[in-house]
Formats: sequence, structure tokens, C-alpha cells
Amino acid sequence: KEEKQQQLDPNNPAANWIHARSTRKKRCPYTKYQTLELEKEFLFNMYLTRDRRYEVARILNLTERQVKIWFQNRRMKMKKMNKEKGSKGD
Amino acid sequence: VMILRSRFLDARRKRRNFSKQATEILNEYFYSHLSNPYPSEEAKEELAKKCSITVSQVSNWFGNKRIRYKKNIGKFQEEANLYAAKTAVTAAH
DNA sequence: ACGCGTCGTAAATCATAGGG
DNA sequence: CCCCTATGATTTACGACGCG
Repeated sequence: KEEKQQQLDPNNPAANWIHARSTRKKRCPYTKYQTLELEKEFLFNMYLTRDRRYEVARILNLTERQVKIWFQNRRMKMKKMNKEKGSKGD
Repeated sequence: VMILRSRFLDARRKRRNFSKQATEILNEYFYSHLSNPYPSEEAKEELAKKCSITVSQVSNWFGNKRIRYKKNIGKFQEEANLYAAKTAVTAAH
């Protein structure tokens, strides 16, 4: 698995790291409105039904995939907050 | 309510830079694992403890470091040599 | 197979800290 | 003070892998 690992030559050790995700979409920050609406929906329920996802995507002009991923990320964020800040005022 | 909460949470970005010693420890690990600078969960916990920061902060630090290093290796050359030398001395005994 | 879940991450961006 | 860069944290978007 470590076939041809470049020497620890400081000139190109980085060549080894992660896959250069070539075909990935550039990150595009959502508007305040989109984020606020997504947060409201998340407050209503953390998991989307397929119909709800379709509606939210249509209303906010996002793809269903973007909405799905936003909820996945949001749940991870919530988990992280609960874990690391659980012992503090929330 | 959500808005106020958001503002409050946004205030979390009020940060302090890590101590010189913490940065030293993180950099030592980073440059001594340059061919694969991805600490395991256990390694992160150990680093977190040694640096007196959280595991998430260790993850953030490595994420930022990997990207910034990759983006401009030249800029970090001097730092890389410094820690490489330091590690070599340590390894020498 | 499919489809959505989590986990860890890349990359871009944000917001401030800190130094001239 | 006012810039400007460094730095830590957060936000999008996936790949890898799991489960029903």
C-alpha cells in the first residue's frame, strides 16, 4: 500500500496526501434567507421526508441534494455542539 | 430566538491563538508525519491533552495546516526544515 | 442495488487577533 | 489608529462506508 512513497523530501511530501477532488462543485455560501429557513425547518424536525425535502429545495432554490447534505451537516454540527459544549450553558 | 442564539454562537469565533508551546507540539507532530499528517483519534486525544485544547481544535488545526501547507509549500519550507532538524536531534537519542 | 444515515475531510470563507 | 496577514472556526460538498 505504501508503494512508491516519495522520500520525506520537504519538496514534495504533500504529493502523497488526499485525492485532488477535481470534479467537485465550488463551495457556495448560502444566503442569510436560505440559512434561516433551513434552520427553521431543522427546528421543526431534524430529518426530512422526501416530500419535505422537495418543497424546501424548491422554495429556497437549492437542489434536493444540497438540502439533504445541509441537513446531514447540520446534524453533525448539533452532535458536536452537544458533545463539546454539553457541560456549559446552552 | 434563533437569531439571538445564532449571534451568541457566532460569538464563539472570539478566539485566542494557541500558546506557543501548543503550536510547537502540533508542528512537531505535523512535520514528523509529513508523509501522512492524519493523526488517529487516539493521537488527537493525546495531542489535545498535551496542548490543553480540545480534540476538535486539534482537528481544526490539522485541517488548516494541511491545506495551507499544500497551498504554499515554499512559504513553510523554513518551518519544515526547523522541525525536521529538531526531530532529527530528538531521534538521535 | 438503492438511498439515505454518519464520519472525516478538503477547500473556501468568515471573523478576529496581532503586528507594523 | 489603520492596514494587512496569520490563524482558529465555520460552512459547503464529497468519498467512504454502514444499514435496512
